Amino acid sequence: MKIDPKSTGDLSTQIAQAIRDAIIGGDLIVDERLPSEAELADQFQVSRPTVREALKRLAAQSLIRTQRGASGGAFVNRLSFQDAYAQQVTTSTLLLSMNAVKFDTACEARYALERACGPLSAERRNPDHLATMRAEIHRQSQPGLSDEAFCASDVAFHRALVDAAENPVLSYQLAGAVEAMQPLMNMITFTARSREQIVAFHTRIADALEAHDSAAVDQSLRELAAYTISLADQLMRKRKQTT
Amino acid sequence: MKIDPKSTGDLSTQIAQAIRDAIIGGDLIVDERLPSEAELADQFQVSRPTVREALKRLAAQSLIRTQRGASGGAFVNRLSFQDAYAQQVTTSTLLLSMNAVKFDTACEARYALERACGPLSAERRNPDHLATMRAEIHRQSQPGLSDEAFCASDVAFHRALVDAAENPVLSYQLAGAVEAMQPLMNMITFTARSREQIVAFHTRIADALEAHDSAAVDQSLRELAAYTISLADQLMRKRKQTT
DNA sequence: AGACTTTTAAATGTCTGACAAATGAAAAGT
DNA sequence: ACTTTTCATTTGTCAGACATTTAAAAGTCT
Repeated sequence: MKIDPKSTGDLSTQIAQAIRDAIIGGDLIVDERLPSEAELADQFQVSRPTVREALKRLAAQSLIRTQRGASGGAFVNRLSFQDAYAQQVTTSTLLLSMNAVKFDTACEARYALERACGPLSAERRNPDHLATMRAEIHRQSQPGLSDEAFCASDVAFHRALVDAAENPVLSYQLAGAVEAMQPLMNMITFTARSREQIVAFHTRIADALEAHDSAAVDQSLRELAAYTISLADQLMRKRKQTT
Repeated sequence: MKIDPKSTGDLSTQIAQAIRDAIIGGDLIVDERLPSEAELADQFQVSRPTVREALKRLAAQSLIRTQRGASGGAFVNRLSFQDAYAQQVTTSTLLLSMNAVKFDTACEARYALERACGPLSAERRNPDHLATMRAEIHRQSQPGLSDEAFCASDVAFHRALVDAAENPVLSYQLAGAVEAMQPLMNMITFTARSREQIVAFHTRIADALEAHDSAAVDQSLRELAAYTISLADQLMRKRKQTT
């Protein structure tokens, strides 16, 4: 594990990269303890603060975890689906909020991805998934629900739909797409969206899943996507009239 | 921008989170300059190394960039699709390599996602996309190509297929799935995979895209997925016999 | 001998102070 | 007016120190 002397950038960047490469390359395995900060400083011929900056970079990516005390240190972290999921949601949210992505584009991407797991979900959904979806539908039907809670329930419903595909990789990939879209969705939720309409769509989807009817799931998702986009269009036109 | 005094964890973690929240919450906008390290240290009542560790955490997530010299400092970074893409590939690769994901699961996820953008790609593909795909097919047909180069070309082909959907959000989401799968794919590439077969599949896909034939694209991708999984099965059986 | 308490050593977390290097802007010189 | 020099600001890096946490070792009592 060595740093390239002619490499560019800060020392802490180079050291972080060297350790990252060692982890990805399998030279450091999960739960293995890294040398102590003092040893790393010796090894890389830098000071301890520099080593620490490198370690913090890795910690920010959940590649390592640190523990204080005797027999403590930095350990290679097993990246869990949950960690990866959280990172993806953060990244996707920032990406969408900072790059003025058109609503149509985001919406199209989201429903295209969601429809990708429709057939699998229709095949593999189990009673637990159905129960979760029914529960969320019931919650969405309650009149006293706040807009934020309705949105959260909406996300939970679609999450259950994705999870029903029983494919953790798919769930992970879609998590960011579905959850990062929530802020964008809010834009229209608080104005035009009809809760009855959404609940009706969700009920159709749940029914189709229960019946293992893949085509019906796909059709419902298509229509839900179309409905969502039409709402956004309406809003756009209304805004143009106002200004 | 303040840290919660009763919050848990390291100071650098808390400070990083406070700044992250400020960025996500819109209190710090893109390209805005953060206070200097000395000022942040004053503000949060910590030392400069602690502030620096927090900033390195954020830099690791591409949330900020730093510049030395007068009128330098840390600036809020516009998270580009490219940055997000790179992060996703890293995360996905680690996730798959550390969690013993079954090949079938990963493969299923990959092709389900890829098929999701098939109809869009069939509709919107332009001559550039087709040219890229034809070029990669041509490269894959050359006898002298190394296994690594064949794999890279394979990834480039599928990347072009995804990009043809002309939806950057979709491209970003799929990038991780396609590229992170490469190491897993290599597992079978170097043994059982028939290049002629793969090239034939790719040609069929490119032809279908050129003809705007969405159904044919989907069918080709289905068969390619089935072929890939069958190869993995073969390999598994062979391994069982050996041991 | 075994269970409990105390001590100790190792490691991370944090601080202070300092210097090096880069860089843009102001000041000086032509 | 233009070029060069100087300078202040800011990040990058270093050295050394102390605080805090933690597990293991040593000691002590029953």
